[in-house]
Amino acid sequence: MRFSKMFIPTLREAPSEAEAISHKLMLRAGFVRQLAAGLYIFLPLGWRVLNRINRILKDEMEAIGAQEISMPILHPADIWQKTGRWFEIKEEMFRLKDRTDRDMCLGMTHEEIMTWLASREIRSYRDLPQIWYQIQTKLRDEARPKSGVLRTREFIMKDSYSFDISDEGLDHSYKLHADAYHRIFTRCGIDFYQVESDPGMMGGATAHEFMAPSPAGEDDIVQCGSCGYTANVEVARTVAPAMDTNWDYEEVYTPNKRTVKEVSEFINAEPSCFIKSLLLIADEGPLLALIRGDQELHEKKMSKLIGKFRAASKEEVKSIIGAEAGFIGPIGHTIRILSDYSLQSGSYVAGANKEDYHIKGVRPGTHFIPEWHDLHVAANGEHCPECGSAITIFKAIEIGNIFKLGTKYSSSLNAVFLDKNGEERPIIMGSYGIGPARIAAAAIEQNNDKDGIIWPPSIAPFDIEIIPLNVNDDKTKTIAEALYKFLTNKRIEALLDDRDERPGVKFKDADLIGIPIQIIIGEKGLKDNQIEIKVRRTRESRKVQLENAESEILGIVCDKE
RNA sequence: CGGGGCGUAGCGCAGUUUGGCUAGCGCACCUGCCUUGGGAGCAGGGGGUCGGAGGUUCAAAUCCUCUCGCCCCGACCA
Repeated sequence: MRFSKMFIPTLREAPSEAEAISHKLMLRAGFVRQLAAGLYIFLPLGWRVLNRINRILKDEMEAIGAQEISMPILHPADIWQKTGRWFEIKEEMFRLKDRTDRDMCLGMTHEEIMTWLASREIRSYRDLPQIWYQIQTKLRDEARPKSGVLRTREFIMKDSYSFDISDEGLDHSYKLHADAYHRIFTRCGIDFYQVESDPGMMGGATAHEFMAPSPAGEDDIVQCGSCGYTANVEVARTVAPAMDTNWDYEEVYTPNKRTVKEVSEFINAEPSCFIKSLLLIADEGPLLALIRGDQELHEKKMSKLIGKFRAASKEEVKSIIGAEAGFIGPIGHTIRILSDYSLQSGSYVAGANKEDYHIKGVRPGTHFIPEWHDLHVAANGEHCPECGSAITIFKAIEIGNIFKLGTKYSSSLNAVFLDKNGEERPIIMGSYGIGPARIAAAAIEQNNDKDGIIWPPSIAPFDIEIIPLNVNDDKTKTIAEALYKFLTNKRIEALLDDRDERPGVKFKDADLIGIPIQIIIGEKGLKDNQIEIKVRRTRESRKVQLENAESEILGIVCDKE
């Protein structure tokens, strides 16, 4: 492509609304423009990147036997009603009616429709297994779109679905996808981890996410530096360091000191020496959740144990416990008590269930008997649940996920097959997603410098940028054109900056756009019959003789992946 | 949905507190000259009615009311 013929609206300054690095650079380099909150236009360069990513996705999906299909974005409501998600999902689903007043929705994902298809077409175990995929638009009315293309209301997703006759079959399909995803992200030049994740409303028991470390990410990932345990904090089962406090049991006067912070300062003890007692109201009634003073209650873990719950109001605390909020503790009442494992050792300060008093030296398991569970949010300084080594926590962008669905969708949509014995059984399913735009954003987040983007070669919009410094110089122009023609004939995608701009402008734009290799053709070098090959990432520049230029360039481009 | 911030030319901003002439600056854009190894220079020029509506006032970008939009933090994230 010729730069002069391509729409590449670069900006010297990023629009002020952009915060994330990838967002700023995508805007500045002319890859995207924003239409409205969470709605993005992909300009020629941006669309090229997405297509290159999609090429890799298709390549690797076909390699595991997945078949590409295309499904509608507009869905009839009744299918979503049958699986219940029409009712479970709230404002996040775009809903509308057609002209006959029939309820419809815009697809946020395609489990329902894929399963509907399977239910109509799959009859025998002989038809299985199947893997169907598409690269298709999804619409979600996000509560808060953010960070450019990282979280949008409309986005393209590679989604695939596996259909198997058994759990073993699902395990196999799952593994095929996990392996394919590793190859995909590696080929895309992304630094990533596969982590344990929460299946959430997708249903099923097992799920993993593929996470690209980046400060722009929305997820916190726990990682063990020793055994490799890696998990989203949503599910991470980290172990807090054991406490060795050994106080005698005594009541302490703590006038008007309610919060852990206030009491810990008042009696001069670390927050970790406290039992934080939270009165929760679940469907079954009130119960007490205990975590250590330095911990946060993990609401998702809690929900898994007791279902939906909420914090008790001040009035409820008083009427149920008989003491004001801030002075409640685990001792002396009969309501159900769930405690985090970390309270199994040591003695603690807890509320006395009496106005203005706390109790020091409380030993869980001795002074009261709780149910032991993992209830806290993983934090730095804790230990790996597998090997006990120290863990670290980092931010990451979710670039892909894989779920074992089991029969959640096939059961409700009656997607069944006849097994060898002629018995009807539900199809065992899995679903697997990748966000190409997130790959692009993660690539930028992980590969940039003060001047712009540094694309991994495999997903760069072009392989090479040819930069004739002065297009009014005949020799420069002739050589640039010849090289452009040569590369194009070799099916190497080259961008020729044929604009009549000064060198500085071209250099700045080239660095901003981030094409991995720059060929610089200037009058100075041509005097010695030389042109320059420059690597965007390292800025290393090498002068080569004109007669060797073609073979040198081929050499560099061909080992790009 | 809760909290905070911001809407003035394509982009970045000043002006708003304390109403007052034709609303300003840098970049970008157009024309000409000149220049060509890191966002050149000179000269000339085009473009906004200040997010929108209503109100106060002799007078509103500026004050008041309502409203729309965008960003950030949180909740949420199938």
